[in-house]
Amino acid sequence: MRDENFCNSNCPFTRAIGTIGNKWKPIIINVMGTRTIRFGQLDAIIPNISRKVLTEQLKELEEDGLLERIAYKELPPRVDYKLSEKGLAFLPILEAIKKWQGKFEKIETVNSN
Amino acid sequence: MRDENFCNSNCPFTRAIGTIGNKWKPIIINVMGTRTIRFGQLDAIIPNISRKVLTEQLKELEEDGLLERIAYKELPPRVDYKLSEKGLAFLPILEAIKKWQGKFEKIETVNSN
DNA sequence: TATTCTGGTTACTATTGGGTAACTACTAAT
DNA sequence: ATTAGTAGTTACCCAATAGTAACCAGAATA
Repeated sequence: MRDENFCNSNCPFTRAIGTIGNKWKPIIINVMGTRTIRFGQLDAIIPNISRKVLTEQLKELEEDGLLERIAYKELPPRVDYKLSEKGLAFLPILEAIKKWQGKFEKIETVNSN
Repeated sequence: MRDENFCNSNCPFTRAIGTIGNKWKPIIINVMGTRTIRFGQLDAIIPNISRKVLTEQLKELEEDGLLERIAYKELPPRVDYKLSEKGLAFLPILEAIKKWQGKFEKIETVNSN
């Protein structure tokens, strides 16, 4: 969940960390990328996330304007998610994190599975 | 604390999030910046962090190679912290987050305190 | 002699995060 | 009549996180 103190901070950077500074949100944003994706797909692709937590995180990301939720009035239900302009603008930051990680984590990767 | 599953993931991005994807670490790295800073200063500057948690986070950041801890054999004790090359390389990412936040959070800031 | 200074550590406790399993709605297919 | 399928929600529970307060060393200062 979001940290209320962080989100209400007078410091913009702290507020930003309150918004995206947890373990699941960067993962979710990264998996979504530029595509439109359904709830069930996210649940299947992201390892070890429960539907409960996925629901919570998606709801917060929507509230914070990072993604859009499009629910079709069908049965069985269908819900699409896609990143908003703000969410898309966050993707380059995730790419920078990947580069950073790659640069300083040269060793290993040999016996990883 | 670090998430073991994330840190042992086969996905480098997930490992990166396991390393820096929590609320305190980006804050600490940002406060440190390019300077050398003492434990007590960090404790005083970072709002609402307890010494216990600060100690834990600093220890993990050191283990993950993001910062260096320099303890002087003095009394009363003196310990300096400063970012390593890896930690310094993370600063531009934090700057990008600030820009991103600034771009999409234009409104308000009027009655905030 | 008592206090201050620094960078912690420890024990205890409260709060939160997150996992599991069961359940829902409604239609279509078997 | 039953089952499958989707996107959740709900209740329950356990483990992890973080906060608080007390304590430590050992020299310097009052």
